[in-house]
Amino acid sequence: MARASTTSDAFNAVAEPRRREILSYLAGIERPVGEIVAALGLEQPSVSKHLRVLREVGLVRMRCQGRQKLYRTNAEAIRPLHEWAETFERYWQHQLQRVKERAEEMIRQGSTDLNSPDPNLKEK
Amino acid sequence: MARASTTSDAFNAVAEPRRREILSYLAGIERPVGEIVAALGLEQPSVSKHLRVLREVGLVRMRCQGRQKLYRTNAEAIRPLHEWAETFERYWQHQLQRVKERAEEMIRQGSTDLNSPDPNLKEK
DNA sequence: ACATTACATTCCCATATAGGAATATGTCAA
DNA sequence: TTGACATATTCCTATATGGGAATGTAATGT
Repeated sequence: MARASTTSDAFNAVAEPRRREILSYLAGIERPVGEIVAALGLEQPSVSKHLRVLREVGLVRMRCQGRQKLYRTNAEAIRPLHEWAETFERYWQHQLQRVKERAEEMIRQGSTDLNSPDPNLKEK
Repeated sequence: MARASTTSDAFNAVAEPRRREILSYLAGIERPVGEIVAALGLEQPSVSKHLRVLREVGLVRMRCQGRQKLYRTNAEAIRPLHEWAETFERYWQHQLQRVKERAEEMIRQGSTDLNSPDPNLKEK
């Protein structure tokens, strides 16, 4: 099986950096496609394609106005993501506590280099 | 260009539902691969591959113990996701406010069906 | 009717999966 | 050493991209 479709859920849709930029740009405001293109410096077809994905998962809403289509971010659709991440909040707070304690311990001993990236992972 | 690598960042890594399950399972606890396999009912090679991805983006940490490898979630790496989503919090609160107001308005008029999915999107 | 504007869609292609099967690697025990 | 156990990696394949180029379509102005 291949990777899940970008339109399968919000998690897959926001994995693309450009789509995150679009969502940020359209947060709280309503803008026609042309302005998104101009503001983000992307190709128009590219923007249209990203908007299609975002619309299919409900991350943006669209409204027609003459020949323009006005888009805006539907922030509600981002909540599930926020809530999922939030379930880990208590854990990173514990970790911070431990890191702090280790740091104090190391300072007491004159050592250094806390929290280095995984050394077991062969590079590349 | 194809889709970005799953190992390019946390956003891409957590797009896969099984990897989210693994992260939830390993939150706060440290477990060998075999237990993850048993708990989640996945194939062992599949779990190893997902763990590799998670490890490359720093979402899990690993420690060897005899012939076992103990993994645990590195909650710190989930924070960027949480913070990104959080930037939209004020917007979904505004939306909720509007929805509420509309609901009250409709009740006053006897109408129904608020917040239906995008009707302009041709189905499949 | 015709040209123009504003978007959307289609076609092509290099690339990256995720799962299944098979195999490799590393560690401990007898 | 040999075998069993715990994981990791490789090979294979169907599928889904995202970008670029070209084209389609709907609404507006003259």
